[in-house]
Amino acid sequence: MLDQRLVRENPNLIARELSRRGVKVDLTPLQKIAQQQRDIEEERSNLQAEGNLIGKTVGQKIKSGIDPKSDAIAELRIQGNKIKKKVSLLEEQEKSISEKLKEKLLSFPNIPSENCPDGNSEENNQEKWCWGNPRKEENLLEHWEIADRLNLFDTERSTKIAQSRFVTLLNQGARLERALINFMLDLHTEKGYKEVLPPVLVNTASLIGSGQLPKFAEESFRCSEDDLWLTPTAEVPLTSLHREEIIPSDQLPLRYVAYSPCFRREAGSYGRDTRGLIRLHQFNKVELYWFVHPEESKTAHIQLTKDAEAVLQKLELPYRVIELCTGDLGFSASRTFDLEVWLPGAKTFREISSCSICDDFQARRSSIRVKEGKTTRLIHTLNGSGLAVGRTMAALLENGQQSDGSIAIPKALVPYFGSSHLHPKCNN
RNA sequence: GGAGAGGUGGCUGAGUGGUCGAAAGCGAACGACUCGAAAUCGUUUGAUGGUUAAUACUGUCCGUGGGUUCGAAUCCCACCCUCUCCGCCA
Repeated sequence: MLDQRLVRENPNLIARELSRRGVKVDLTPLQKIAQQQRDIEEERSNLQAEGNLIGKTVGQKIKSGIDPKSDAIAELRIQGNKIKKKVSLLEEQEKSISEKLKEKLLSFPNIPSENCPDGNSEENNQEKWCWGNPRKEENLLEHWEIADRLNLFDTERSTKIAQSRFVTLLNQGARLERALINFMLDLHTEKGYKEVLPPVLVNTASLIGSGQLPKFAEESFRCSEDDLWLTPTAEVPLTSLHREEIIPSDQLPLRYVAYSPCFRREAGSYGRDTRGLIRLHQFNKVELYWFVHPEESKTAHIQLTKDAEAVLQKLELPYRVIELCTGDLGFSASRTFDLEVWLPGAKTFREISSCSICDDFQARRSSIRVKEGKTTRLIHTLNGSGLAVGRTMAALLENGQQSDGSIAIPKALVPYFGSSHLHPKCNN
């Protein structure tokens, strides 16, 4: 959420910055509303002060022995009633204006960082650096073809259980998924991340807090009878872990790692990535999340990205780092590095992690602050996948292909998986 | 699902109509004592909005939303949440 004060005092700055994202808004009407809200608030609070004084006076007089039924007190009561009527009228106006204002404020995306390159689409994203040597042989299979041969998962039967875009992992496939989750959690906790296993049903306030609502309601699954939603990413429960808290500064940074299944409706992606593990309504993800002091968030962002990269490096998966341009930024982010893993079968790089800094955007929505001397200050939040598990499996399968049809498991994963290869023969 | 209890500041917890943002304790900060620390003593210590150059002034907040009243943490109504016991259950 944007700062209400900034809307009042510097709406041009907001309009300019949002236009970098391709969001064209005229903020003058909103500024007017904000101004109006403040004017009414002032008038109302002055009246309330007057009313409070009358209340106190009556109390004092009665205490000092004046007859409650005397004319003097009756006069005060009449005055009090007059004020009350005025106040409730103003309150009504103020309420509807504040609601309008809040609704608008919640619908604006974050202001991009000054470091975020300008651009209006994917094409303006910048490649920052690469790691590893991508395999470029011609005859490599795509991951679902491999999975078919090795009997690692079943998508067709999953439609009996649920719908399309769900997967049921089988045999070594299920085992590999489990190994990956454990491997990732261990890797991050060894670096000092605190492990969290949050609820996957989250309430509306949590989704507003991290920025999924009110704008992206159609992306999440909802349990409408309970004010609960299936979490689209662990970023949501992790943000709410400290919602409406003031964190002592010596506790920062707080670094969390959480495994969670993630649920997305993938509205508007009909026909895209219909095969395999790339785009599902339910997938597993290990998420990294930082609460940091505002002064330290920029360096933290680099570190978070490195921590996500470490997973790919340990798994010996070639990847590149892409900095998103302003036009491609997510709603809450002010700057984002995407990690894209190389899929030699599909002959393409695929997003496997998105490492974002949100500045105080989520902190303001969620009211998460740090004590600084006598006052408080909004903290900064960062998040990144470390990593999306299903896509990691896809990458492992495609990158590990051997000429004999087996799949080599990276050394770091062997202790978790329990075997150095996936063999077509030992698949059941 | 049934029965009961309860939601007050960072925490524990008092407060059942009148200067109550709220006792007390704990915690925290500062000071004194000390070579230093502990203990002790003293002082300070909620959040958020507005006006202001600032001192300062002022609004709101006792789960949430309504209502009664000149005045509500306190009374009334609705809702939400938490806890305990019973039932069911991984």
